[in-house]
Amino acid sequence: MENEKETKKKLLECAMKEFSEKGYMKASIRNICKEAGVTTGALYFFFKDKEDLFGNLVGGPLMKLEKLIDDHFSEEIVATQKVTKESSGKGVTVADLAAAQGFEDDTEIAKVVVKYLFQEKEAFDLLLTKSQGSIYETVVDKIVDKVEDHYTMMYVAMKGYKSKRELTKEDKFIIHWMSHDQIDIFLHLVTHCKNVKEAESQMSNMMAYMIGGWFGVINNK
Amino acid sequence: MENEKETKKKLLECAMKEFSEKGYMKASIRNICKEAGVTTGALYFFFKDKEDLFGNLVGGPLMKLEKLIDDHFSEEIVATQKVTKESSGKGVTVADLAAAQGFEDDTEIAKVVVKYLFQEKEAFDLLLTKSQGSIYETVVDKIVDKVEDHYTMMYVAMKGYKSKRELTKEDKFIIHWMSHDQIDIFLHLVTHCKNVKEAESQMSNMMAYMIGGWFGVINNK
Amino acid sequence: MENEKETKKKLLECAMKEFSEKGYMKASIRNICKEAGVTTGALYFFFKDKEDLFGNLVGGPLMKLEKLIDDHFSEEIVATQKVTKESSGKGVTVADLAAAQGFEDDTEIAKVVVKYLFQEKEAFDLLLTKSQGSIYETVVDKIVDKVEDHYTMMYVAMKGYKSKRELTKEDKFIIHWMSHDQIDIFLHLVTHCKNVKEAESQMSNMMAYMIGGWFGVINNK
Amino acid sequence: MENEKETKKKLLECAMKEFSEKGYMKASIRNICKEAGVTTGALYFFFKDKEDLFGNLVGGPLMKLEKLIDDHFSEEIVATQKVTKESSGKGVTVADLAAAQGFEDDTEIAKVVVKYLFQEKEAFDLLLTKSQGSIYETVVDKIVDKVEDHYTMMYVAMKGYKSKRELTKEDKFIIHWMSHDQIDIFLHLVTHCKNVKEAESQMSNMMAYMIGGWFGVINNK
DNA sequence: GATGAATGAGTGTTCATTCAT
DNA sequence: AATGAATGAACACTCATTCAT
Repeated sequence: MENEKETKKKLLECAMKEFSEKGYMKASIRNICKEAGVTTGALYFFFKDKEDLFGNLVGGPLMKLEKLIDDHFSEEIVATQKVTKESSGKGVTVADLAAAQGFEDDTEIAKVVVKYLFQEKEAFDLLLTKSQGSIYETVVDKIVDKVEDHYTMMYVAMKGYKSKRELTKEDKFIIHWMSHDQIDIFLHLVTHCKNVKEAESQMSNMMAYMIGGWFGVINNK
Repeated sequence: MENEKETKKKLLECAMKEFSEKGYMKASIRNICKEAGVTTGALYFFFKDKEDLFGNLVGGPLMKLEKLIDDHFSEEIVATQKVTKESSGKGVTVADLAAAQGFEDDTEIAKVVVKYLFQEKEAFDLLLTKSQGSIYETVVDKIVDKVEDHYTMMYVAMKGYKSKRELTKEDKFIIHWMSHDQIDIFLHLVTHCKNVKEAESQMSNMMAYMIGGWFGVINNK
Repeated sequence: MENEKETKKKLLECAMKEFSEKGYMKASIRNICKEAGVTTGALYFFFKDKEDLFGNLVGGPLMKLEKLIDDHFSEEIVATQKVTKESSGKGVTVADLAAAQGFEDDTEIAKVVVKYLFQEKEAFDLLLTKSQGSIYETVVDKIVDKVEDHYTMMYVAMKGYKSKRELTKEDKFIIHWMSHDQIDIFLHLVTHCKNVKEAESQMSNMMAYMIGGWFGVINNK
Repeated sequence: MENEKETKKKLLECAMKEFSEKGYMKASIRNICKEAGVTTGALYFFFKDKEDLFGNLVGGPLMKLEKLIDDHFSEEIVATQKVTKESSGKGVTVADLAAAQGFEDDTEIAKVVVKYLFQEKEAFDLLLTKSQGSIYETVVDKIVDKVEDHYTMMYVAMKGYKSKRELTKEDKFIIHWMSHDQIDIFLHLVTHCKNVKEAESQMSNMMAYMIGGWFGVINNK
């Protein structure tokens, strides 16, 4: 119980290697077992099937990440709503929000997220870039969806809309893009930086880019 | 040449359908042939192998796209360099560039690119989202690389650097990201819009986002 | 087209042997191919899957048999009904039926059935005794069901019932048994006789047994 | 001995369920153990192998049944032989036998057999309809063989033969069939009736059928 | 008594590709 | 230009069974 079983551990290591090199679909169960020095039967003692094996590598980290995001954004929603209420009547100006809290919090929490991504760097590499063919292949879209609700509220507030019903088709499209891009920033950091230190040193620019982008959109036309 | 061989045409149509539905790896040669109503042997008369078949669908459009990008950016490079020289000494301000030419051109040419992407929408859908497992799986990265040189010069100019040698690691990193993101904008438009008209109506915001992002980065710290 | 493809023929022969020796479930596709001197891929060119291979051996004969039975019993139904009408009022006596047509026809047609069973002896051996695990495993029950309707009418007539509604639970049970047993007679002949000649020489007793059984039941109590 | 080991009992229950649902071959040892909440190793402590497990379910009942049949028919043999001797010279008439003892005893003892079959209904269901692939798959034939000797003597007596040597090939064939059918009657009752009461209410017709069949055969030609 | 781990041989099936005709 | 046939290697997965602890 204390030290995870030798064989299972070996299997997981070799699976990580195989999935990383070849991606989910091209990865071969037989290869993983050969590398681990056991028969395929042994693998199937520990894991239900290929999907389960992959899930053992990425499932845990993913769940924790989702919790992190959920927590992050429920806090922020509260913050944004606070601003909205205080300055109601005149409409929230960009300056209000930025000065107040919005992106400052974002940057702070982004650091937490990136830190966690790097704690499980290998797993997230797998999950985000090698999961095609597995049940996780749409995981990025799902995370984007999670974020989108939050960003919709933020956008409504910044535009000075009174309700979500004022959103045009164009508004919705750009919100989706910006949500998507926010996630891509994380993905980019975790796949292009060696370690969390390096990632943190790039984050300032990344956030500046994103915030600049938001300003550009909000003030457009 | 005029009426492309019936069989080859049918085969290409069915291959397009199969690759689109299942992606390169999961697509089955046998299925394509069955759908086209010929034997696998027939397919191998026209195409060397699976890779070649895929290449016949996406290769042409890709080459033309690359040419488009090459032309676009070589022109722009000239333009940017012009600005740089004229205002040398004081450093180029963002206003200079924007007012002058940089992003105005960008927006103009982006429209051309997007228009072309939609002319061959199916092919680019395939190429950009269904090519995993084929030799084209890194095509996005390659296009990014193409764009990166151009953006590096632009960045150097905007930062007021005298040469590329002044670029820090952080500079290079954010340039890579912004290049990447520019391509992602195209990719996003082609995969999320039904037709070129819809794409064009979203482009204003997209470019505003990107330009805003650049401003944010250039003025950071 | 004229002479069935060598390989397919060989494959069918070897499949027949393997299925006969081991039954459907224990039969090994690989064994069949090895015996036939081809790779498993070759088999899957000719047959969709194991079930299809088995179906190619027993499906045709089965369909013809079902047709034979359908024809047989629709004729007989007419005959029985004729008798019923002629002697209506007094109730049909056993003698009437036997003297008239009922079992004489049965015996005659039984010969036709048995003759056909022997024409495809191997296939029916497979179908009736080696199909467990395949979709044909309940084939005997289905044939029994087919026969049962016919025998129900015959039974009603012989008992002098005015309608099927007079049948008791006990009646229904014994009708099912006698239907079942009729089929078992065929099955027994085809599995215990070397050839049709031998089977025919046993049929007289078999039919005598069955007819005697019917008399026993009808006159019971 | 009193309270059979909990685990073994559980294992036997689950095995009964699994074998009943899937038949011997498709039944999975792993499934049985999973259902019983133990590991496969535990099963192999109590049972040598799959065959042994199956044997533990059906072996006991089978032995008792065989004893029952042996006893039944050795008694009867004596009775039949008595009749033969008494009426020697004229040949035994069917009426003699029936009136005397033969089938009356049969019916009486058949009730005993059926009663026992129902006492161990589950086991006999398994044995008679789900044993394909196990060493018990030919158990019906073996029981038939047991019965056949007895019926041979009975047949000899009824035909008025002086010895078994007078039996023709046809005689032997129909004797085998009638022995087989007798067993099938039991099998049918145990697989088609819910309980012994229902079975007993059907037995009258079943025996009438069989006896009628015998008469038909004996008087044939 | 029972576990957890592992074996080794096997399953049916699919694949891209080849090639004589 | 295309067919029909065949290859050979690979696939994920399941099986009954064993055994040290």
